[in-house]
Amino acid sequence: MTTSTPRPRASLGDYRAIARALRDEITAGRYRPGDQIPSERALAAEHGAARNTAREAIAELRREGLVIAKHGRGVFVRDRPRWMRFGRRRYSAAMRSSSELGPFGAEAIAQGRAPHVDSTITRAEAAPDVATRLGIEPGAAIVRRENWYFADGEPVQVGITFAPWHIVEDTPLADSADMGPEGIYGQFSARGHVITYIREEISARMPSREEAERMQIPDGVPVIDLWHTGIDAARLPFEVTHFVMRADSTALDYDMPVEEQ
Amino acid sequence: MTTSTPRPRASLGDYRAIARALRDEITAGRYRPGDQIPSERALAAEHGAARNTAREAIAELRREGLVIAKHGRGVFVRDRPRWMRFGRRRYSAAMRSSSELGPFGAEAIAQGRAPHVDSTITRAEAAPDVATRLGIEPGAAIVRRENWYFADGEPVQVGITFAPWHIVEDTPLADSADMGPEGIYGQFSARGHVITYIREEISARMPSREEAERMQIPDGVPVIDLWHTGIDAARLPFEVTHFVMRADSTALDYDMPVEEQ
DNA sequence: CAGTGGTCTAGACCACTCA
DNA sequence: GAGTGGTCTAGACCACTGT
Repeated sequence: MTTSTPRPRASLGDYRAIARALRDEITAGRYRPGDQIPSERALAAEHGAARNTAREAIAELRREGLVIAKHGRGVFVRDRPRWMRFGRRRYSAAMRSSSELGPFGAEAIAQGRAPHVDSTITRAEAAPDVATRLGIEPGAAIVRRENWYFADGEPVQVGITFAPWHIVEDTPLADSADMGPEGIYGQFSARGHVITYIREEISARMPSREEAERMQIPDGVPVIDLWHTGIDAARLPFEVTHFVMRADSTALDYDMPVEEQ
Repeated sequence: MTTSTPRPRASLGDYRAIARALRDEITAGRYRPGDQIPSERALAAEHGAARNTAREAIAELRREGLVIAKHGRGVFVRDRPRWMRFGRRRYSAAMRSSSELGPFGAEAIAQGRAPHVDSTITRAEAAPDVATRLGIEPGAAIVRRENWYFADGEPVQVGITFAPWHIVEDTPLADSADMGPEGIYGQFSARGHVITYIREEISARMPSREEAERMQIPDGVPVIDLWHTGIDAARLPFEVTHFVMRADSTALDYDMPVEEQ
């Protein structure tokens, strides 16, 4: 386990050179989306380097989101899925009445993907994050509706909706996944809260390990972290939803007037 | 250079266990933002593992954005900076007239950070991305204004603004960094284009290596990729800006009515 | 089964920081 | 100069995938 010969510096052989060579071949189209790139052992031999050095080059491309490794199979150029776009129109009355699918389902269908939603509904107490946005006291009773959104069986976003209990009491909002033909905003509307304004607070970050596992997010893919607040005609917030979305399959698209109102 | 003894599997010694132990200590507050965590060599000794194994554990925390390595100094729990928030108000007339700093400068000052902008202005031809959004032919003459925005000397975002040459011709927009007291939208306004609506297309991704180097973005930090289109009262786009922002120091905050107009 | 990526060892030298 | 992270070697065994 001792070493003696001063290992010859590989000609250009550091991992950055290997990574750059691969990156160039990918961006030049020499390897196309879905293609397999050479194995770690092949790259090492080709560049006269140790396998770990080739591996480090691949790790860099993974961090950049360019390739994806599949255990026992190989490393492949990432095949970017088509994007699902969401914006303010998903909250419009026209959207509500024109589709029984809800905005997620409609967008998925438009992209040729099969939508599916899993819901878990519980009663809870408002955390500070939620209470501040709803304008209620921390600890106040709320409903918590956790929805997982799938496209072609793959989870692409999760949204957790919170609303004051006194609004949802004795309505399907409190305990049912079935929101009827007008969707969740139809239910709020029936309780006197017509969604009129929205506030969207957007940031991006890397997923936690738990999020990466539950949403099957590969290396090098961040998430969009979005707090959405639904506001009624009286300018009062009545509903808050915290979305976490895979950034490689989701984009947001808003248009709006610049001035107030 | 050969090995013989079947290396004893470290008790729990795989890198995930080391990473989890560190992650737990960080989230529990045992290590606080800015604190240094044990060195790779110390972690390896503590867990009876090779240094590379401890190093892999640290690599995982770096990918998650939890820690940041400083060459020759150590590995530190990341200290999240205060966030700069941008929304539709940065385009309002009130914002234009109330500040000589522009929206970036105003937000930076509000966050207690010193703003600074570097500009490079050239004449160019419209790429397809730009031409589509401006509603002009690809290859048409445009001005290209590249702005780097710094807070406390750190680059936090870059925005490249494109506008048709026939609009900017013979105005400071075509060749000057100085936009006067009303800023860039004051200049467009003087040419008959009052910013009335905006369209914001938002996604997130990992930075390219070049972006990471130029913006000094550490591991585990994504960027927000934002295409902004300025639209005048006649509903015609007159300006497009492509922003790339460090996601760990920037958030977007929009409020808007749900229905058209 | 052969081939792939995943993990690990026990060293080495280099580049950087700081006292 | 001592200590740190950055890079690298030349092996090893494991887990997984395909034929």
